[in-house]
Amino acid sequence: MSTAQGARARARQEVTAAIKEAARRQLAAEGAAKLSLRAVARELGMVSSAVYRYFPSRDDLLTALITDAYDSLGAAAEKARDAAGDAPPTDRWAAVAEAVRGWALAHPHEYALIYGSPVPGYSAPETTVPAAARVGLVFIGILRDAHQDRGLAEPSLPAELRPEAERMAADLAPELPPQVVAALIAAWAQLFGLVSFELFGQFTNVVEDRAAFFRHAAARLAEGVGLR
Amino acid sequence: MSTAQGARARARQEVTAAIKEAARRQLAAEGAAKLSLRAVARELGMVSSAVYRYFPSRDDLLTALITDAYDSLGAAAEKARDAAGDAPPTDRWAAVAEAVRGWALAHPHEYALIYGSPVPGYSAPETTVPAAARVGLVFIGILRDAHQDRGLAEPSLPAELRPEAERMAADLAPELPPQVVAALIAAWAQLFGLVSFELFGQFTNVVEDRAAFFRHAAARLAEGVGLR
DNA sequence: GTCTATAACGAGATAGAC
DNA sequence: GTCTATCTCGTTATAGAC
Repeated sequence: MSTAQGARARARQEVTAAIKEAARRQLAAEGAAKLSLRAVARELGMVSSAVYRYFPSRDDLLTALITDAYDSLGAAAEKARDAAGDAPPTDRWAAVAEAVRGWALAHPHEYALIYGSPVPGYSAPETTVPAAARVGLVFIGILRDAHQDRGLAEPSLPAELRPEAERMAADLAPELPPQVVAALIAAWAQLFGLVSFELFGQFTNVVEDRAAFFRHAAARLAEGVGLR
Repeated sequence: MSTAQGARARARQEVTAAIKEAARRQLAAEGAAKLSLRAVARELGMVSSAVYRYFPSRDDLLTALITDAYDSLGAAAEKARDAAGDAPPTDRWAAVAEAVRGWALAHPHEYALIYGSPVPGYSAPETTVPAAARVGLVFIGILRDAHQDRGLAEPSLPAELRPEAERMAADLAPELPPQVVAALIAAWAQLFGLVSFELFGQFTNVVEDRAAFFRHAAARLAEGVGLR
């Protein structure tokens, strides 16, 4: 009985994976806006109603793809952090930043799905938050270590932003100085700005050696959050 | 005769504008991927083939929307620069940055069109380059003035990036030191990273006072390019 | 010459009956 | 789960009004 259930569960997982894989192919070919359960079903030789046994709606399939993308990026960042071992924090920062860029270049359509234009008519549920937070937590961890071990330079912060920074720090990283947390959020957005510009074509005819350019910009961002 | 031509030309311009307006509405409602000439024609009470007198293809209509969006943003940036008069360069930088953010918040779908995910199956022609360059040129102008008047701090630059920076400077702003140009390109991408994160929802539950947060981050970016 | 309208093609999506 | 009738789309050919 448990064997039967195990087989059933395994089969279900395999079909679920196949559906998501086909959906990702569609994402690449047509974009998230045109993702359709019917097309996915057709590609798998299933009938559209059968797909609804696995994903109750198109939006649920989209949500699964988004969560998977965030998790995949988060895993890549964590792997880079772990591979950097106990290297100096600036090196670990650089390694994770490179991993983010590398993942984005390897998965451009999934990157566009999570960091590009919102999908019209779709709003991501709160369910996606933990997966989305993973990359950010990796950066926070590096700063936390640096803060304990070697100390961090504390970035400047105007009085106007003090309450906001304290709120953010309380929410995200109570162990870090509020100035550092505020600077980190900004650096986080800016880092992804670099990746998005490269991926979305804004660097065409502007930046040629993009790897070197990104490496340097990411290193300067590390300085900006107080790493040294 | 010239009156008749003028009337015809005016009529043509009006229809062209109406088509683009309807297309922008569709952009907001359905996204660029689903922009359809037929739906635009229907909304205007035209027949689809008539639209082809104004735009030879769907992609040409998209290109026109993209160019218009870049021009609209560029005009907003230029207006902010002009309104800032001869204020100190850091203030002018801040004014233009605010204008970029303000334009993006006021035109989220057009922002997504030009700085968000690429439209599947569409590749922007070279024609869009001049319009796309306008915002960047405003920032370059501010730095040029600052360089002449007060001098700029020269950002650091690793030897590895020296050739790239010199190439970029030669292409974009020969009158500026290569280090400044390289830093400016990075700041440009990072500034739009901040705007994109806010607009695309990454700051949800993270940053509350987004105006103040942006203001401070933009000011720090100005420091990063050497303004003081 | 400039425009609009009709009709059609091939391809694909969709809704509903069965 | 299958089939069909009816939509959508981009695009073109053609004909006629101004």
